[in-house]
Amino acid sequence: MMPEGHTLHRHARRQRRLLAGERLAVASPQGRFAAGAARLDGRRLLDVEAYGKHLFYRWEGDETLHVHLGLFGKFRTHRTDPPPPTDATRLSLSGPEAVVYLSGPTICELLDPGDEERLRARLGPDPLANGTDPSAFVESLARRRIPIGAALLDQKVIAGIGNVYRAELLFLTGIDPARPANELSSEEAGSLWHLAVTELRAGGRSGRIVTVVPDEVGARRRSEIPRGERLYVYGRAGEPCRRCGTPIEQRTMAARSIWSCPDCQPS
DNA sequence: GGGTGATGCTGAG
DNA sequence: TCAGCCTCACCCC
Repeated sequence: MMPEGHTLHRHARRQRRLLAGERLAVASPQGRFAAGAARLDGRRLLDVEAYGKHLFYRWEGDETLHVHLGLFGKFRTHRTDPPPPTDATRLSLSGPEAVVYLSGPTICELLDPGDEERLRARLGPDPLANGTDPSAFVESLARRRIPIGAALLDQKVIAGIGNVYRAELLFLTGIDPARPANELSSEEAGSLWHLAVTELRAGGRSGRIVTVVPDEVGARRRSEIPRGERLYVYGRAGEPCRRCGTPIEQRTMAARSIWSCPDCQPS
């Protein structure tokens, strides 16, 4: 349950591996995507791509299915013995190797020509996309006076960052969330981008968000860090900073809570 | 069993 | 800025 960009890229890889190339039975047990499912039923799925928090399914016959999980959306993948879908299953994709159920998405729709282009125009660079360089992100920050904590949630500035990563990336770079985006140095902006690439990749590999450096909690690997010790600041209001012991602060920024260490992220 | 909040986003005001 | 939407896991009784 962590739909930031790394999760979507992970889903895309997994579903591409399990379903692409196959003719799939497509249904909408819940009924809210019935017409779209009927249109796709029996077609061959060609590819699954992720960009930011969006998924695009390419089908033979030039159809594109667009899925956005929003806050609540969830995929369940069954390699064997799939349970029956529930009345919350918006979409089911059934192939010879696996069955994928989707529940609770904000978006599950077929795209018309031009829709995808318009959608992509609203998205900034994705740190998980191949060959993306930091310049678009750095220049975008330089044009904005909004706090960096707000800018990181703006999908037009950087696509795929969510509320956990925005707080953690700012801690890791030692940047106060309230600082105006255009007042960051280009070094700071660059290191935010590079950390986003590194951290989202790591999250995509493991399937969970672990930003804490293992040494600092007496572990040898990130995968050994117990639940509850994997993040520096997210959700830790009032608890001591893992680096300096100062109580973590919570405030609201871009209508969401953000946490930071006033000592490690000085204004 | 009910209440709540959550890793998101949009559109109305 | 804020309500609304989608679903589920978790907490407390």
